[in-house]
Amino acid sequence: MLDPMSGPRRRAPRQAEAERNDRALLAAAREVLAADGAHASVAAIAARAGVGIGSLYRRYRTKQELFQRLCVLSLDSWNDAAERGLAAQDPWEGLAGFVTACVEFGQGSLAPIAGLIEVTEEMRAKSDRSDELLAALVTRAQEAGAIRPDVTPVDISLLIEQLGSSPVLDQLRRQGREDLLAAAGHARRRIITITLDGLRTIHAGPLPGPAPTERLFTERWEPHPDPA
Amino acid sequence: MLDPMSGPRRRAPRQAEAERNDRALLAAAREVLAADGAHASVAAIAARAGVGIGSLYRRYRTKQELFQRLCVLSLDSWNDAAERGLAAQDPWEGLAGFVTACVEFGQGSLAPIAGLIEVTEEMRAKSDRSDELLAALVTRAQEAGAIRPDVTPVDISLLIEQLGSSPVLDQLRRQGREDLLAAAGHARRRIITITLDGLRTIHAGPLPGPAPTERLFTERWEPHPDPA
DNA sequence: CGGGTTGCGGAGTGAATTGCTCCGTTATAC
DNA sequence: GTATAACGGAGCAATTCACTCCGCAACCCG
Repeated sequence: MLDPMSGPRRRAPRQAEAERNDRALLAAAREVLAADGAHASVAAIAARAGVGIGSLYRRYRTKQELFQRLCVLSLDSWNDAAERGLAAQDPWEGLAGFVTACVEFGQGSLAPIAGLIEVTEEMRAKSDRSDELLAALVTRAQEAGAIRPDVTPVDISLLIEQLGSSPVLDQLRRQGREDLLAAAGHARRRIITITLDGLRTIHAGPLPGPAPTERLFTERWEPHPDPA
Repeated sequence: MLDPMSGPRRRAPRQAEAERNDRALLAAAREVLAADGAHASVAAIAARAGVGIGSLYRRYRTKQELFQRLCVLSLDSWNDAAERGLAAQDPWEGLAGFVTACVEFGQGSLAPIAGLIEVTEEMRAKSDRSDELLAALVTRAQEAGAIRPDVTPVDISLLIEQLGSSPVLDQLRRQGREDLLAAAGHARRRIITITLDGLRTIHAGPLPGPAPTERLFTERWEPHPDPA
C-alpha cells in the first residue's frame, strides 16, 4: 500500500472526458428508459452513450446506483421547474409551465423503475420538498380561479405521469424512425395543450403546430427492422 | 395414419373447457401486456390465465399468433364502440363514450407490440374500417360545434393511446397491490374527464369520484416484494 | 367397467439476454 | 520514455425466453 498523500496532488489527466461521459451516460439512461421501460439494460445505456460498459461501472458501482442518481436529478429538475412556476406572475402560466417542463424533461420515463430500486434518504427529502412546491402551485392557481376548484395536487402528479411518457414518440425512437420524430413531437404538444385546457376554468386558443398525419399512427406497425 | 372420417363425427368431449380457457388466455394476455409491456412472456400469460403452457400452445401455434388474435379482437371492440358512439343521439356523448370505451377495454396496452408482430390482412381491413368510423364520429361532433374545430381524428387516436395505458394502475397491478386498485381506477377516471373536457368547446361539471390520495403516488416506490 | 379419444399441465431444452468483472489498450503528464 | 488514469469490450455465471414433449386426467360410448 502506498501512501496516497505522497508527492504533490496531480490533476487527473483525462478528467474532462470522464465528466463528459458521465453526462452522456445519464442522458442515455433517460432515453433508454423511455424507450425500453423496465426492460432497459446497462449494455444498451452504455452503447447509447457511446461509452464502454467498463466506464459505466467505474462511475456507478451498480445499475441501481445509476438509476438512483437519475431519480435525484429528476427530482431536482422537478423542483427547479416548480420554483420557476411559482416565480411567474400569472398563476396559470406558472402551473402550466411547470407541467410542461416536467413532461418535457422526461419525468414519466422514471415511472417504470418505481419499486425496483431502493429509495434513498436524499430522494425522500427532495420528494417531500417537491410535494410542498406542487401544493403551493396548485393552491395559488385555484385561489386565482384559474383552474377547476376540485383538482388536487395528486391529480396533477398523476397527470404529469400520464403525459410524461409518449407511447408514440418512444416507440418511433425505439424503431429508429428519426424521420417521424419531429411530427410525433408536434402531435404530443397538441395532446398536452388539450389536457391542460381541460384543467382550466376558461378555454384557451387553438391547438399548436401542424395537425398530425396518419403515418404517425400507422407506420409503427410495419415489421420492425431492428435498429442495431 | 387413420382416416379421420372413419366412424361418425363425435362431439369433442371437453370442448367447453377449451373455450373457457381460450377466453381466459386472451384476457390474461391483455392484462400481462398492460403490466409488462413488450416484456410480457408466454409463461406469465398462461400462469395468469390459470392454464398450462401446453394448452396455450395447442390453441396458438406461436406467441405472435396469440397477439395477432388479440389485435383483431381489439379492433373489433374499437369498431363496436365507434358504432355505438355514432348511434348515440348527442354527438358529444357519442364521441366521449367511444373514447372512454376504448380507454377502458385496454386499447393502449397493445401499443407495445406494434412493430413486433406481422400485420395480417384481417387486421389491416378492420383498421381501415375503424379509421372511417372515427372520422365520422369526429366530423359529426365538429359539425355540431361540440368539440374544438381544429382537432383531427389522428389527434383522437393519439389521445386514446395516451390515455389507454395508466402507468399507476398498471404498476400497482404488477406489484399486486389489490388494495389500491380501486383508488387508482377512480383517479384515472378523473384524468380522463379532465382530458375530455379539454376537447370540448364548453366545460362540463365537476370531476367524478373521490379525490386521489397521496398513497397512490408514493407507495409504488416502496421496495417491491415480488408478487410471486 | 374398459378402451379410446381429447385436452390438460408443466418439466425440460437450447438459445438468447443480463448484470457485472477483468484486463489489455490508449491517451495524457512529466 | 515512463507512469498513471481512464478507456472499451470480451467473457462469465445466472437467469429468462419461446417452445417441445409426454405422462395423466376427464370424458365418451358400449
